[in-house]
This record gives sequence, C-alpha cells and structure tokens, in this order.
Amino acid sequence: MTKKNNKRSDCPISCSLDIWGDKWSLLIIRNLMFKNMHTYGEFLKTPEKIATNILADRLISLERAGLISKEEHPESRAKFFYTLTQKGIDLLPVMVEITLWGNKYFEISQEAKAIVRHAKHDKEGLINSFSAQLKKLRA
Amino acid sequence: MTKKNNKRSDCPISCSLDIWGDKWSLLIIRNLMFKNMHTYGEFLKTPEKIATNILADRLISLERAGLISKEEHPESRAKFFYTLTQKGIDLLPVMVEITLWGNKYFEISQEAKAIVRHAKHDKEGLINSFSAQLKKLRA
DNA sequence: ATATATAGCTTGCAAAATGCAAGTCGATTT
DNA sequence: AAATCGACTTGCATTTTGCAAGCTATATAT
Repeated sequence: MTKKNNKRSDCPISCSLDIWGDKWSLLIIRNLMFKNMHTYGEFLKTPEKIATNILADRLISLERAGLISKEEHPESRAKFFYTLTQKGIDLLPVMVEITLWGNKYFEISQEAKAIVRHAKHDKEGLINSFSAQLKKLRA
Repeated sequence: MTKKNNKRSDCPISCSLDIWGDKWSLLIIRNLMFKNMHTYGEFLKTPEKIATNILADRLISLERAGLISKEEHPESRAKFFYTLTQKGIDLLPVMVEITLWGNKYFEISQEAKAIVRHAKHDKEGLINSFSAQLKKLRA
C-alpha cells in the first residue's frame, strides 16, 4: 500500500502533493468531477488504463484522505458508488486551472474544450454549477 | 531517468500530470515561483529534503518539458541559475489554487498564509504581480 | 437450479522509480 | 597548492508501479 501520510513540511503545496501528488489520484477525481463516473468498473475503462491494483490502492488512499466516499450503489448490491466529499469538491478550482493550463499547451479532446470555453467565459459560474451538481449526489 | 513523455490520453489533466504529476516537480516550481530560489543548492536545502539524484532528474525533465530554463549564474561560473519559462509562469493560477485548497485543509506556515491572504483579497493582482516579477528574471 | 457473466477486488512477480550515502569534477576561496 | 563549494553521478537497497491471472459475491440467462 502507498505510504501513509507523513507530511514533508508545513507548505500547503507539499501537503497537497502528499495526498494526491501522483499520476493517478487526480484522474480518479476528474472522473468523479467531470465525467459522471462513480464505479470501479467505470474508472477502469478510462483511456489512461489504470491497473486494477493501483486503482484499488488509490481508492482506499483517497477515501482515507477524505476526498471521496464509498457508498452502496443505488441499483445493485454487486457494486459500489463512489462520490466526492466536500473536500474533494473543493478541488474544483484546482482542476479547472489545470484544465486551462493543459488547454494552452496540449492538443486536447473536444469534450475538454467545452469545459475550457465555459471556464474562460464564466469560471465562477462553472465552478458553482459543478459544485451544486456534485453535492446533490452525496448521501 | 524518469520515463519519456508518452501521453496517456488527450485529456488536459492527464497530459499535465504526465509532466509534473509526481511528489517533487511542483515543489521545484514552487521554489522558483514563490521562494526566490534559483540554484540546485537552494532546492536541496528545502525542508522536504529531496534527494540529489531525484533533484537532478527532475531538473532535466522540467527543462525538457519547457517549464524551466537553465542559465549561467550571473555571479559565478561554478553554479547555474534556473528560472521559470512562460510555460512555467503560466502555472501560477494552478499553484495559487493548490495553496488555497491546502490552506483550507492543513495547518500551514505563516509565510504561506501571507500568500493566502493576498490571494483571497485580490487573486488577479497576486498573479499579475508574481508574473511580472518572474518575467523580469528571464534572460 | 445451474451455468455464465459482471463487478470489485487480491495476489504474484517483474520492472521502474525513489531514497540514501558516497564519490567525482570543475570552479572558487584561502 | 590545498581546502571548499556547487552541481551533479553512481551504486545499491527499498518502495512503487504495472501486468496478468485468480478469486468472491452478486446478478442474469437457460
């Protein structure tokens, strides 16, 4: 299992990276935040192809860090339903800025460009609207 | 050496993480951005205690990715002077939002709290002022 | 009721990244 | 000329990642 949280310093950036500073954690957050994905199987099908053991590991670590929550699935007892906690939802501004930076320096998908357009036109509105949507999903 | 950039997908967040999605890259950016550090030796003295080989590796990878630039040191030929490129400076909004999120969920240093206060009061002003400062340093 | 499939993991093992200590090598400083 | 400084490089142990296969509890099809 990925190392427990020994904070490296009292810098907010360092503390943040201690939790989600790896190649996968923010992609899981992205799936929950922008792609309306909520299950292990959906996370697996993502084009980045996360390995099953890494996904299981990150889900536990994100839950322990309080960014996501694992609930019963409303439609089946065979699966679970993951959602963002408020702490996770609060990463919206970070995720939007990363998206804008990525848009500036990479060729990105049409789907992502839609979010970029919205963000450029009305960043606060975008954040408020996603924030409201995500809160509705919480148990 | 850390693996070359094979983009995992055309998602802006995934592409961004392919470049700086690890525990150290953004701390180097932070040192250049907010702490007025510009040399290998200064980066090493940071409280997070990066290992020498990892630091050397990340400096090369950040330079290859076009986020930082390695120049002659104005005062000595024994050392080098690292600065942020425009692409690196453009991470300012991301870094500020991470700082704000970190401030909300961790106990952080007084130094960081000063930036938080500035950001809460006038985010755009903060970004413009740091951006201008950092551009001045460029060769 | 029995077989097949789906969903969410777990395990074993190889490969890669990280971390630590020591060593190198070209400036500077003494 | 000797010692020091700054920026790495190297060797090696530990940790993390990635891949493939397997396992278990629903759920669906026959």
